[in-house]
Amino acid sequence: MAKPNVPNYNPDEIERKWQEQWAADGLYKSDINDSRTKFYALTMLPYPSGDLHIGHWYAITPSDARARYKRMNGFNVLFPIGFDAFGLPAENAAIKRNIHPKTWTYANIDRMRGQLKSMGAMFDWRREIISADEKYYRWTQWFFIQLYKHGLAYRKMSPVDWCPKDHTTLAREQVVGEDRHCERCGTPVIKKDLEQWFFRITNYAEELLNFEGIDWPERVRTLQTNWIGKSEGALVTFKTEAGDPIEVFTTRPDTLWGVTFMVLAPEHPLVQKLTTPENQANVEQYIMDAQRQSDIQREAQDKEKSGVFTGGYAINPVSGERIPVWIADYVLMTYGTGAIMAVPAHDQRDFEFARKFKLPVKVVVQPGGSPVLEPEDMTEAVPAAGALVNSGPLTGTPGDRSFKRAVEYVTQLGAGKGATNYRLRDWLISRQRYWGAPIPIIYCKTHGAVPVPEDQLPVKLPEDVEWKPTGESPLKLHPTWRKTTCPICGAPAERETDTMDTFMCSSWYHLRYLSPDFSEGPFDPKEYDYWMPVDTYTGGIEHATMHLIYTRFFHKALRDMGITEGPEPMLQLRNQGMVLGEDSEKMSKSRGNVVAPDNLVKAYGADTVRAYLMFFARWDMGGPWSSGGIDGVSRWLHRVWTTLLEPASASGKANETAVKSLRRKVHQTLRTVTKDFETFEFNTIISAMMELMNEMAKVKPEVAGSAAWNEAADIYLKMLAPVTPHISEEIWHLMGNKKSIHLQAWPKVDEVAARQEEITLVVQVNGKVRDRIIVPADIDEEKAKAAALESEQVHKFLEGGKPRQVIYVKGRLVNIVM
RNA sequence: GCCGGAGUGGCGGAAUUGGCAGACGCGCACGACUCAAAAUCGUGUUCCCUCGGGAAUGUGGGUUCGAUUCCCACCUUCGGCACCA
Repeated sequence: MAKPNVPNYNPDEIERKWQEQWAADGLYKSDINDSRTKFYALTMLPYPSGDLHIGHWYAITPSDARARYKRMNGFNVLFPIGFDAFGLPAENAAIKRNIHPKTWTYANIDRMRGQLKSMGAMFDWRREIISADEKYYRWTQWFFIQLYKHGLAYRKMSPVDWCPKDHTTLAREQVVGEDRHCERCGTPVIKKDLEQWFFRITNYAEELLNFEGIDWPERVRTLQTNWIGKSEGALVTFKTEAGDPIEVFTTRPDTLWGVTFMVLAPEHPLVQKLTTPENQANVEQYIMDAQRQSDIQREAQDKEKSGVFTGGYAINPVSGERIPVWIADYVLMTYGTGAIMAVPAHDQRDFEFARKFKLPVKVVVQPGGSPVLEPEDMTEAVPAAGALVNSGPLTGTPGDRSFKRAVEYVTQLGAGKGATNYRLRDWLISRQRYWGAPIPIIYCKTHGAVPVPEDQLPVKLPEDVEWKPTGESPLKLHPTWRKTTCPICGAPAERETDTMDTFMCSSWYHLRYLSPDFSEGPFDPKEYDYWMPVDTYTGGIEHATMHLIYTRFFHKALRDMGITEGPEPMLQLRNQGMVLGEDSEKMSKSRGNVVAPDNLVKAYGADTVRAYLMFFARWDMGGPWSSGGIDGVSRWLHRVWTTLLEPASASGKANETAVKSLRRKVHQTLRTVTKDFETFEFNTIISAMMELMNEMAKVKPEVAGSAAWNEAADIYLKMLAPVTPHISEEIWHLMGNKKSIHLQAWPKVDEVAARQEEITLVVQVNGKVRDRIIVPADIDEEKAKAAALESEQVHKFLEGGKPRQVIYVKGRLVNIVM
C-alpha cells in the first residue's frame, strides 16, 4: 500500500481536524467588505425535525460547493444557515413523547447543528438564526404590525379547513389529494367558521405573475402562474326579480345572450331570499348535503351534476329574459363571485347540468366552417369562438371581436365591466396552535383590534401552557397570559390567542441572517445594502407555490413600505431533486429504505458523501440512492490521495509531448469544471475530475516532478477544494503549503495549453461513420475534404462512384453523400 | 381533463444543443500481485453477426447530407392543478 512516509487517507481524522482548525481560524466569517463584490448564496433553512437526513445533505452540500467556488472566484460570499423552528411537528412530537415543544425543538437543533458541522460547509455560524428565538420572532411580529398598519393584514370570519386530528386550521396548500386530507396526518379535513387573520397577497397577484429580471426555473414560474390563475373576462350584474344584484364573473361575455339559467353556490348570501316557500325544503336539504359533502371524502372527478331550483328568477341585463336561479355545488363560493351565468350551449359543465335538469339550450355562437348548431342535436357544449347569432344588437359580430364588443356593450348599459379574476386567495395566517409566534394584537371593547406597540415586542410565548390538543388555542387556556390592557385606553383587554403560520417566519429569514442580533430593526440597513438581494437561492421544488410565493409577496409588500428595495428578493433560483431509496421509492421509515448520512460519514467520510451526492444524478433530477455507487467515489478520492502524495516510483524523464498533453488535459478539465459550476451541473464536474485523475495516474511515472506535474496537482486540488474541502486541504498542506486552500484563487484556464492541435476528423459516407482521421486542428475545408476522400476506408464504400455532395462541419466531420 | 418534467446498455447517468451515441461510475468477466482472500492495479464490457458488417436513444411517422437533439401523432411514467365560470 502506501509508502512508509505517506500517511493513509483517514477521512475521520482529517475531517475532524480541519473542521476544528477552520473554526479556530474563523476561516468562514462573512463580513461586509466594500472592496470585494458580494455574493449571497442562500439554501432553504431546515426544519429541526430530529436528524439531518440525506435530503438535507443533497440540498446543502452542492450549494456549499458552489458557494465555495464563488468564493475562490473572488466574491465575498455569504452562505448562512439556521432553523425554521416553529411549527406543528414539534407539538405532535411533544404530545407523543410528553416533552415540551420547546425542549424537543431546541434539543433537535443542537443535534442537527452538530450534524451540519460534519458536512464541512462554509457556514458562518455567527449568523445562525432560529425562528423560535425571541430575538427573531420579535421581528416576525413587527412585520405583522407593519402589514396591518399598511392595510395588508385584516380579519374576517371565514370557513376554514380544519383538521379534526391536529386541531388546527389548514391553509389550502396544506389540504392535499382528492379526498382533501391533512398534509401532515392524512385525516380528511372538515370546514369550520372562525375569525381569522389574512394577508392581502391578492393585491400583488398581477405583480407576482411577472418574473422579469429573475432567473427562476421555467417549472417554478409555471407552477406559480397556474397557482395565481389569472383569467380575463367581465363582471356582469344580473338582478333578481326583487331587485337584488347578483354579480357574476364570466370569461365569455360574448355568450351573454345564451344564458338560460343561473347557478349560485349553496353558501351564496342571496340563496335564502331567492328561495320560494315551495322550494324551501329542497334547498335546505341540498345545502345540508353540500356541506356534508365537503366534510366527508369527496367522490371522484366525474361526479354527476347535482343541484336544485330555488324558485327564484333573475333578469338578463342584455336581453331582459327571465332566468331561473338554481343552486349547485359545482359553483364555488371561493372562486369568482360565487355565482355564474350558465350558457349550456357553450360550456360543458352548464351543458351537463342543463341536460340533466331539462333546462333549455340556446346557441349564440356559430363557429365558422361547422354545420349550423341545433340545440336538440347537440351532445356536448361547443366552447369555440365564432360569429355571434341570436344575440340581439351584437348578432353577426365575428368571433375575433365578439369578446371586446360584448364588454363594451354591457359597460354602456351600466350592467357590467371588463374584469380580471384570480384563483389566488388571500393568505390565511392564523393558527390555533401553541408553537408559533403569537399574533401581536390586543382586543379592546372600545377600540377593537389594536396592534401591540412596537416597543412592547416581542409578545412572548409563555412556556407554562397546556400544549396538548383540546380543540382550543392553547394560549386561550392559559390562566393569565391573554389578560392585558388596551394600549390606547388602558382598559382591560385581551390578547389574540392564535399564532402565526410558520411560512410567515420563513418569508423574511434571509433578511435576519444579515444581522441576527440587531435590535434596532429586523435587519441592519448597512448589511442589507451590501448583501441583498440573494444571488442564488437553492431548495426543493415543493415550495414553489407556498414559501416561494409568500417570500416574493413579503418582499414586494415591504418594498412598498420602504423597508426593502428592488422588485425581487432572490435573483436566481435552482431546485434540487429528491434522493430516493435504493428501491426507487420515496424514503420512509415504514419502507425501511432510509439512508442515514451519519452512518455514511462514519463509513466513508463527509468528503466522499458530498462528492457522491454531486455525482450520482443530475442535481435537479435526483434519483435512487445506490450503496454500491458510493464505493466508486470513495475509490476515486483514495486514488487522488495516493497519486498526489506518493513519490513517483520511476525517475521520470518528462518528454515534451507527455507534458503538453497533460497540460492540455488539465486546462480542458478546468474549463469544463468552471463552466459546470456556473450551470449547477455537478455530476459532470466529478466525472471530468475522475477522468483527469485517471490520466494523471497514468502519466505520473513519466512526468512526476516536472513543472507541468506540479501545476496539474495544484490546479487539481483547487478544483477539488469546493467539492471535498477536507481532503483537498490536507493534501495541500502535506505538499508543503501553509495557507488554507480555501483562501486560494480559482485557477485560470491557459487557453494556449488547452488548445487541441490535432483533431479526429470523422469521415462519413451517406451519414455512416467509415473512418476517423487525425488532422491539424486548423485544417481548412479544402484540405479536410481532400483528406477524407483519400481515406482507404472511404474508397471501399465509394465503389468508384462519384460523390454527389461533400459536407464539411468545421473541426468535426466530413460527410460524403453518394 | 388541463399544465409541466422524464423515457438512452444489466444499473446511475454523459453527449459542446443538429454532427463519432453510451463519457464517468457501479456491476460483471478475465488477468497481475497474493499460499489464499480482501484491497489495489491492468484489460474488456450496448445488442446481433457468417467478422465483411448490421441494428439501436419509449413507439410510429416527418424534416435533413446527418436526429438522443427539431416537428407531428401515440404509449409509459412522475409531479402539479382540477366542476376556476
